[in-house]
Amino acid sequence: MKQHDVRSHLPHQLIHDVYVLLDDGDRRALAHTNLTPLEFNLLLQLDLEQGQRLTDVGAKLLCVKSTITRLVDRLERDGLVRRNPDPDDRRAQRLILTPRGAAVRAEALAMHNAAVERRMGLLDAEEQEQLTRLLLKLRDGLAADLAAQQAIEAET
Amino acid sequence: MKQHDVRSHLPHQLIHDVYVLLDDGDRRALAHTNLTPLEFNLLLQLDLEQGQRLTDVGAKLLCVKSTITRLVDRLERDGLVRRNPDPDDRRAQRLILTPRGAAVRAEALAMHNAAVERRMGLLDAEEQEQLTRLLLKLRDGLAADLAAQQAIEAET
DNA sequence: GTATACTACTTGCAAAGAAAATCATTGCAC
DNA sequence: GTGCAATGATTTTCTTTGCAAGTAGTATAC
Repeated sequence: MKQHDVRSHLPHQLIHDVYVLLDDGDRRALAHTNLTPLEFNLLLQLDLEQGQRLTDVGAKLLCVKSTITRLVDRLERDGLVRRNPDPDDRRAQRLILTPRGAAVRAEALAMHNAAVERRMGLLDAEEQEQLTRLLLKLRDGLAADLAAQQAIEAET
Repeated sequence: MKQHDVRSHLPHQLIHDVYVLLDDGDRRALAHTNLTPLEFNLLLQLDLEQGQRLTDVGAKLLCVKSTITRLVDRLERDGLVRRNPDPDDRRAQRLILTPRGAAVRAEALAMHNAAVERRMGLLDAEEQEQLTRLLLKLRDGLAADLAAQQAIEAET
């Protein structure tokens, strides 16, 4: 850091660095199951019985619909999920796990949990709590900021 | 969250969410200058006089060399940077800013700084300090964990 | 000084994701 | 009911990125 060193940049930069490290670790933890973090997160949303619509999943995973379509294409090709027609809306598809998908999900979840525990264990319980509190505040504030920015853009 | 709810998951998840929000904000802040966050970060590394080699920049930006090659292709096409031959090593290229690149960088930096200040200002000075301390500890621990994982992989 | 290993960068290829256009269906106004 | 806007999903196209292979130059071993 040099002439562009503003105090707030340090936490900003650190969040980036920590995110990169965590994401890399997630990939490693999931490598055995051939899932990317995004695929894993999608599986976590699902359920063996009544499924969710693609749009809902997209909203939770913060990505656009076309991304979800492709993602589900892959997972369906690999036999982990299935698209079921929605009985109430013929446009919609309900996503459910196959038994194979549930097994893969369970295995991935176990490895992921172990990895998360190990790495977040670098902070003791109190520190984790502090961190959680600070990040919650930041996240909610940022979400509000984003909404405000979008409102400004919508005007113009 | 349901059956996969492990306590450490909350800060882990929050870091992800905050990262996404910050990254989105960075893109917005830089949108006027037509730079992506990665391009902006590359410009920040550079200097009007003696340049750095692509490999060095890649190490700082945590991406592979081919990514840097193409990134620089774009920036050079747009006239923001120039590849200068390295006098000491004919394989290497030294990257320098053009005057135009320096101007764009200054403008982007101003907007970025303002956006970072505004958004990190959601936390007061003490909170920012706490957050910094926790993230530093986490980052260093994660980096060590990563190195350990890589050592294990190298063995097999 | 020649062979070998290493380094700096580039290129070809494939995967991931986003944006915009499209299609089918639904729901609302009247 | 008919027309029209909104919604759910997909397809097409484009950009960005990583990986692996390739080229050119450097350094080391002998």
